[in-house]
Amino acid sequence: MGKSNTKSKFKDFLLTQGLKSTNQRELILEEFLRAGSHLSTEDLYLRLRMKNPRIGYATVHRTLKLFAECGIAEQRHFGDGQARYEASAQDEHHDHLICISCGKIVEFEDSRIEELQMEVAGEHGFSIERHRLELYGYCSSCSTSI
Amino acid sequence: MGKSNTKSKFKDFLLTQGLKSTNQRELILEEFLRAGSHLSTEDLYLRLRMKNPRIGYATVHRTLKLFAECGIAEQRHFGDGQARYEASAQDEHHDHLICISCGKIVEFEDSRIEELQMEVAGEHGFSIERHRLELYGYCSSCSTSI
DNA sequence: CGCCTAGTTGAAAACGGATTTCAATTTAAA
DNA sequence: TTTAAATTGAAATCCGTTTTCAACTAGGCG
Repeated sequence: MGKSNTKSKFKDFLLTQGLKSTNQRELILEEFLRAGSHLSTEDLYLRLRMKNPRIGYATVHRTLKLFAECGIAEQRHFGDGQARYEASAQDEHHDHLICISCGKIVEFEDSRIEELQMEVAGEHGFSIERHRLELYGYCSSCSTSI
Repeated sequence: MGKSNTKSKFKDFLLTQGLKSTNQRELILEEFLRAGSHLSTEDLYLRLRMKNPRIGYATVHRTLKLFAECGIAEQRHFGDGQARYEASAQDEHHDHLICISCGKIVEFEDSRIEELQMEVAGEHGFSIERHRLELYGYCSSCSTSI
């Protein structure tokens, strides 16, 4: 999904929900799209503060929740106790490789794994709505430098 | 691993670490083994309080951390903001199916998925230390009752 | 046994990220 | 405009986790 497309999707969402379009929400969405994925609320807040001190943490927090409701962002947890947000892929799901040395996060997708997940779930009588797969280890830079 | 085996493993751990064997630690381990897996600190604390009011939350918390250090328990997070602990399987890893309606948690293991994970990680230059796979959906009872 | 020292305990305080409160402000419909 | 409803941000609150600290053991030693 292109950036302008995402912006109009958000505007539509605000309209249909009877919410208002504000300068802060626009700034936060722009910075969110510019900044790349896997930012914590704090990360995004600090980036915004540098450019525009008139934005509060609470607003960033609430706006990220709106993004998630609207479907343009997803909340993630990688075990460090902080929520992170990433821009939603339009249709396909992906999982994560996380380097436990440098913190680098790589996305991947493997339909063979997804199929096996459905199979296993079916064996246990579950119908799956969503899943989480995270692989923790050392990226190439970190494993060679040991 | 049998329960008495687990208990002696914990005693050994305490000895080798220069820690002391106390009544509280014994009670907590017994209740932990009796109670089944996926308990939060709070869960275990409440169960212990019913039988013996002279046990503090802090002690339960610290003892569960000892279990994890010692290798007889593992900490898990299933997205409800609470840490949960489960007794460690002696050698094999397992993953989880979680019912988003009733909260039921089922364990499973699939070596085909594990193999594919290693393959995908290798393609990205990662060497994997551990992983987390959770499938969220509706168990058979909950999906039929809709 | 009783002493002694290091480890342990539990109530309460501190912590840290997430969330809410509320008075002042802004949006946008009438 | 005027006005009602939504939004904002600083500060307060929430809630699970973790630490503090004075009182209390465990267990080694004489």
